[in-house]
Amino acid sequence: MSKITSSIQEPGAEEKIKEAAKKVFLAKGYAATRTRDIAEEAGLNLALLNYYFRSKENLFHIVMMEKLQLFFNSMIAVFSNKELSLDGKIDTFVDRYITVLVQYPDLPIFIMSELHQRPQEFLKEMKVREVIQQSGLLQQIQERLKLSGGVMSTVHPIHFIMNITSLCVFPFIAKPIFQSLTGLEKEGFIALMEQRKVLVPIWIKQMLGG
Amino acid sequence: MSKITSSIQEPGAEEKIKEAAKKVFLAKGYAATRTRDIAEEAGLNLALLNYYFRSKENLFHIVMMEKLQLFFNSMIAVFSNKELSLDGKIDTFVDRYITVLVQYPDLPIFIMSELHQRPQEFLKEMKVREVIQQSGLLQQIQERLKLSGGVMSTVHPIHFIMNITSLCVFPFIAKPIFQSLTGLEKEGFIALMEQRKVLVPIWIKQMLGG
DNA sequence: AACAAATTTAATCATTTGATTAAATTATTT
DNA sequence: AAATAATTTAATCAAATGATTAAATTTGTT
Repeated sequence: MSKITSSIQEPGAEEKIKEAAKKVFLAKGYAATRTRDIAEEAGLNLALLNYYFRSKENLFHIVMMEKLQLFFNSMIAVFSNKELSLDGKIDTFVDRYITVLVQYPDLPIFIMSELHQRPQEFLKEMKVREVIQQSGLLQQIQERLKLSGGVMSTVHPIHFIMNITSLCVFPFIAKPIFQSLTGLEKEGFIALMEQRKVLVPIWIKQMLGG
Repeated sequence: MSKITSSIQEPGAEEKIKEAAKKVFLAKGYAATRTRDIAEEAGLNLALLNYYFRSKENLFHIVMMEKLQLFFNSMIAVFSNKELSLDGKIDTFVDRYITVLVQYPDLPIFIMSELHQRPQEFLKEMKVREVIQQSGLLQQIQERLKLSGGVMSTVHPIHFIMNITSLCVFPFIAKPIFQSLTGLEKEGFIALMEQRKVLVPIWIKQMLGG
């Protein structure tokens, strides 16, 4: 008897545990997660977690690095794309990023919460600084600000990175509050986020042009 | 011998424990906090925590409610002030709120993280919905949007509540990332936030007027 | 001062939790 | 098929953790 029942191969124990760990860590965070929760979610014996991953800490490190990639990759891919103008970067970033966040709504609070504990452990491996410096985005913003003149021309470009990420990410972090505020269910909330795909680029360009 | 050494009265054990609990819960979150950490921080015997507060859970509930008040009160006070125009609310809110957040930079990630677990437990007691409905803020936004005409006139006012809170709060939530990104220490980061006290109102008014 | 009430302490309990072990089972190689 | 290696399981360990207890100490009252 082969293990293949249909055309889809069932993942092995190691993969099952990692997927279960992603699910539980993302939902509850490191401190509130019990290794038994992960084993149960995977439908496997608890000892297999240590057999394949040595420790809860080590398994978390692997999961965290993957989630950090997911959180930063689509961001950096757009910001570093030398083909794109500033407006092109804004449009593409907002659309792609909100798409990712709609798919993984728990990702931002997980990342921010775990980075708030142990900030240096993970961020130094990510070299976010170097990537953004080399992307040319900061120069593009500064150039645009100079052109528009006015009050904003002397403002640090980092403010606009803060603005574009804030307007995309924060609604997902404060989702419980905004849902309580509006009375919207999951679908209604997603509808609002879909609207923001077109609204946020408009607002950001207004900020840059003032 | 009186307990009074100088003109300042030392707080009693109950108060010491609550203050220690605020400090530790805020820094580490509920799940990562050990009751022994709180007792040690207070410089008191562990049993006193249960003597005065019955349980970790109960102590947390008290701390969380106080921190929710701190997080929402200055917000609601401004938004509900019938004396203020829309522009007045924007200016006052941003200035006051960033002042609070500079003073308590860990407050937002704590609130968001704990609300993400148990969303209903705390939010239903806060009746955020009713307060915002009665504040008149949503009507003021809608009125302004109509006046300016254009694309934004049909957009839901909640988007602008999201925007103003996002631009103020998110930088504190993503502080480790922005510090890694800029290489700024605590003081440099605060300087950026001080700049945002004047910048955010400008940007928000641009959004409303487009 | 004598007594009662409130507070504080050290010791201890019962569970929970991350991890390990030795035996059992399954898969792979010879 | 036999032997070897890899995987899985149930049982167990040691440490951590929230909570309790009984005794000791301090404070307040008569």
